[in-house]
Amino acid sequence: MLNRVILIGRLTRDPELRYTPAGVAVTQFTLAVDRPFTSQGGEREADFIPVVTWRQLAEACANHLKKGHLAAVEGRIQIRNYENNEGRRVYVTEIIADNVRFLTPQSQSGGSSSSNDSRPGTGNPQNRNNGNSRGTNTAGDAWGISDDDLPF
Amino acid sequence: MLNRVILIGRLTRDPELRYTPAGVAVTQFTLAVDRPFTSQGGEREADFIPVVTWRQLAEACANHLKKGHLAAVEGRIQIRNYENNEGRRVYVTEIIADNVRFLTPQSQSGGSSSSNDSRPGTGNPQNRNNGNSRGTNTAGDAWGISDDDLPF
Amino acid sequence: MLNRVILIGRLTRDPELRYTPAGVAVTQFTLAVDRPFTSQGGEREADFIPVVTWRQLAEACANHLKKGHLAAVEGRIQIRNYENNEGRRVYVTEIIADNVRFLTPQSQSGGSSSSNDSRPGTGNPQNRNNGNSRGTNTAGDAWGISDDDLPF
Amino acid sequence: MLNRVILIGRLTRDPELRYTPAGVAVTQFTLAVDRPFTSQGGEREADFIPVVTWRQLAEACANHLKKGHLAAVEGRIQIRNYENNEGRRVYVTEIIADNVRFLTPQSQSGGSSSSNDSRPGTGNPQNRNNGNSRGTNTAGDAWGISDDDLPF
DNA sequence: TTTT
DNA sequence: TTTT
Repeated sequence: MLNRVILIGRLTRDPELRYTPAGVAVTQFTLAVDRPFTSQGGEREADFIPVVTWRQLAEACANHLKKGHLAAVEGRIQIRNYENNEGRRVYVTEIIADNVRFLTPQSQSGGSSSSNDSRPGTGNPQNRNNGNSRGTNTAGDAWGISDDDLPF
Repeated sequence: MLNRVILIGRLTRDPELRYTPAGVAVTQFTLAVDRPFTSQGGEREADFIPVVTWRQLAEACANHLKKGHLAAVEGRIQIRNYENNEGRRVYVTEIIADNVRFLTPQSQSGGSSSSNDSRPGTGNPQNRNNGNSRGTNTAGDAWGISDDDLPF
Repeated sequence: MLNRVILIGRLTRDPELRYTPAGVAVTQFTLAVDRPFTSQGGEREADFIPVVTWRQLAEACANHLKKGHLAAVEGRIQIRNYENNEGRRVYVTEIIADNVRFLTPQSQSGGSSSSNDSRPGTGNPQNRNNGNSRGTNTAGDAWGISDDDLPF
Repeated sequence: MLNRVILIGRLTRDPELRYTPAGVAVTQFTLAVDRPFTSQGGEREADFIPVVTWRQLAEACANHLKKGHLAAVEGRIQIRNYENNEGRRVYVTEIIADNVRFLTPQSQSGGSSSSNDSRPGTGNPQNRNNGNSRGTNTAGDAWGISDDDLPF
């Protein structure tokens, strides 16, 4: 009924922009978020949290974020499942972001972006990439993401 | 650097209270959180999000929450990993709660609980269960949770 | 750059639905939110936080919420100012909600509502109330709210 | 029952560190938080939100934050009231922060701070300033803040 | 009264 | 598998 997440952390790699078969932009990146308290046993001290963004926000993230950048992400937790190439059901917990703030100062950019997309089918043509220009080999299904996973 | 989650949903089962080998109370439950928008393709319409609570909060949750109850949970996302019985590294994404509100009216209870524990070792004796009275067979390692996972 | 509030509390009175001169629905209510810790000096133990909702969400709140009901509110803090009848500038801090969950079980209702409005001018005709049917005397300016305060 | 705020914005001035009569550190600053959408009527485009921090967190903020710095603040909304010098009851809405992240890179500093204080009276001697060394003229009552307002 |  |  209510599902809200806010994270601040650093990108572990450059974000990856892909397109679903229907030509919708998706980007994925991972945020390293330091834990509040240092573990006594020398355990890991950050969580590596996968983030997914769609449409304009996906394109803004792909354009402005780089490995090591600091970002604030607002969204919701989603658990997606798909069948991997060994026929095994895999569960993936991700943050579906609807707002990303770019906290590392940039040379040529405005600094932040937020998603206010209508629901799919409502139009919003500047989000609808033709996709064909990219070929199906770059389609989002490499991560098991498909058009069925479109949120909002 | 910042990691905050707020959820409202319903318990899919009664919570399970266990004790680590050192006798610290942990309870786990899963919240079914309805997605904001209904999927077009007939996909799942809720996320089932695992929640972990520790110490007094664990005991309060075990005492007051039941399957089907509505609860609000505040905490942070944590990704824990352990080796399963097939020698495979398993990653588990959970919410480590520090505040739980009981939203289903109760007969005999106050209604909510929040954690203000000191860090481990600071004392706080009313949290330290002897544990021996329960035996190691009920210890939290059934979920792969150990004393190393103690937060705060 | 980021401004997010989540509250759970009880309505201190029935919500008040009004319409701006342009016929846009607004409702206001106040949430009593218990403080986490009880004050030693016998001070107040709840905060009374004003909430504003617009359009469909305003109408859903007016229809489903009553004095004493429990509700979860998600939104942002906004500080509005207007000149009062003594010519004095008054500052009002309110939560502009975009998501309200009705946590008191209802007889005839779905239970919750969330706002996904487009920005003003984008269309969304079912939100645009004619307003003329209500007359200007019920217009929102009784609280100093005007069409200039329309968010989203 | 639940009251959570997360803000990212810039300090409008250097933070002000004071001490209550009992010698507890308090600092206040104001965050300018840009609104998500630009107003059509040329209205204000940021909210100026007052933030209060206590004890170690107050001292960390005073040491590390400056006018113009970017900061993330986590806390709760509180409405305080006091009688001003004209005998009028004044209501002040503030964020009582329990976690502040310093997002402007610093020369000599760690970068962020979070409060895990015990409740008043529990001890925590490094927070208890003698106060007498400062004199009552710098005490927090300049803002109408007193020891009665101590949170946590 | 305000920040970039 | 990971960021500063």
